[in-house]
Amino acid sequence: MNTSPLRAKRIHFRTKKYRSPDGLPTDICLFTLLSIPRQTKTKSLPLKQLAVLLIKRKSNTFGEQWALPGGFSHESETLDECAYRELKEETNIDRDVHIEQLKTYYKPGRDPRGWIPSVAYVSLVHEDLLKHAQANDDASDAQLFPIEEAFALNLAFDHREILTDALQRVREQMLQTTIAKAFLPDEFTLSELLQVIETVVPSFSAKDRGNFERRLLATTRRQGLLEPVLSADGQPVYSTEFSNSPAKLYRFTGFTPTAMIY
Amino acid sequence: MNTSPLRAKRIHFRTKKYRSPDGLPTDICLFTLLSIPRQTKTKSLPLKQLAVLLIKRKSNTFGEQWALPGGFSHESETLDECAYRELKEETNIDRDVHIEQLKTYYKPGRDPRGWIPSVAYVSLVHEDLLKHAQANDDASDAQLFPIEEAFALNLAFDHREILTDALQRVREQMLQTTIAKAFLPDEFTLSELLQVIETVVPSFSAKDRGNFERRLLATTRRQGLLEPVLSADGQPVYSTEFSNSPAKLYRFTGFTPTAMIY
DNA sequence: CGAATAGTGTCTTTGAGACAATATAGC
DNA sequence: GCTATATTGTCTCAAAGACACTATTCG
Repeated sequence: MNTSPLRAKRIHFRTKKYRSPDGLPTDICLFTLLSIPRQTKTKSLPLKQLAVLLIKRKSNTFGEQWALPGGFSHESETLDECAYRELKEETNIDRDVHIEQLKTYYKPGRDPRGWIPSVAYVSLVHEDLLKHAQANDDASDAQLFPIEEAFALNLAFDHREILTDALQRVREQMLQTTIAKAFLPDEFTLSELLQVIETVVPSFSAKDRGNFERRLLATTRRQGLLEPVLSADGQPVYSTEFSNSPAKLYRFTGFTPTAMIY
Repeated sequence: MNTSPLRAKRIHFRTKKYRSPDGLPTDICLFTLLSIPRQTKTKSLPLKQLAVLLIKRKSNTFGEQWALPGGFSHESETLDECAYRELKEETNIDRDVHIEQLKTYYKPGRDPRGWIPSVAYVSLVHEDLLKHAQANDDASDAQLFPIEEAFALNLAFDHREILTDALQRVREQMLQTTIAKAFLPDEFTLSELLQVIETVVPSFSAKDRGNFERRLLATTRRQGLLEPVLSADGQPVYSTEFSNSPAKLYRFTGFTPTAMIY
């Protein structure tokens, strides 16, 4: 290898020969699943819709734009802390929700205000937590958009690219990890789980509820992914929240089978 | 949601009330697979070893330290361009090698020089490209370490954490994507592919070469992951590089089956 | 023929998927 | 009895994995 360019650059840095970034914001792609009640003759699962949180910006050059919520990080906080802080400021959520660093974006000119990269985060939040927050402030300029609608908007900066990447990441993770739990209560029925997966990843289709059930519960590869919720006397617990026919409740155990292509 | 904190912060930013980061470096975890020839009575596959590139730093406070290669990004370049530039400066590689953003690191005090986050990259490079580069400069302070040895060193900053995350990412990706190709020639035998996977992910074990072969070639789920290399007359091409028994050559097609846990 | 790898055959068990059937409980 | 969901049964075919066997070619 060649002689150390790192050391050379350190000297430059010390003499302040080079500019420094003008700030390091974090931007958050906050996804939630909105429930859309159906009018049916008996109890049924509400439809679900994947939505993302955007805030309105008034730009003097670009007219009305929508942007991912975000804000500048401080020297005294970690990037994760900044993301949590922003989440709290925008949504009033102060819980341990799913939040995950996605990627850092910079290209010359991405922000007209200067040399401003952005550390993008993905957060998955159950709609109940957001409804509570929304009640606090109706005059807010933050709004949830179904993802197709979000992509039809005039988004600020490179936020369309970030949103595209975030959506792709969420879809991958939805199939390869147990992040579905972010959109589910602690105890849920198999229909709820299946619906979450199908809503987030439209290309996923179990087609057959019965086969989905067997795959998840009866195959050794996935043993321990889910466990039935048991009552004090060891009997399975049922829910009739979404159907007259009582449905067994399950929870994630913490074990995740490894997904692989080979 | 509450009233727009982003707008409030923008004003702060414009009045330069807050500090800005002192620089935005990229650091690269460059992995390669080293070949270790075995002395056998007939041709055989060399052993492989996963190694990472580190450079020597002389710190007045910490003594001799090893660090991930890296350097400060410029306003005029993207982060990816910076990573490629650093890669070229350290290894003289100017090819389209596998390079991928991992994560951005910052916590107060991570770099004693100031408010300096780091955008970490992972790069996977075939050893042949590095050998060529190393020949250019023997007095370099850059060196490849087998990963166990790297973890035994006194690494600068939070580079141990970065390396840990990078390794985990590479292992995940090795099983869920076709990045194995970064460590393989364009045309390879099934034994080579299997060896790459087993070396990078020790927990992966096909146990049975025969079954590995059938899985990859005969299952519909993976149809099209690999294709045999064919000569002009449509006959499969064989290699005797690593065995007297000619082995069929394969290449990746570009298709990747989706890995999922459900 | 021995060494080291390549590739096939066979058999068993498990899993995937299609499809059907029955069950539940409120209205 | 109708509705929407829950759950089990059956059958077929695909895939996984264990294990053994043959093939290749150089030295």
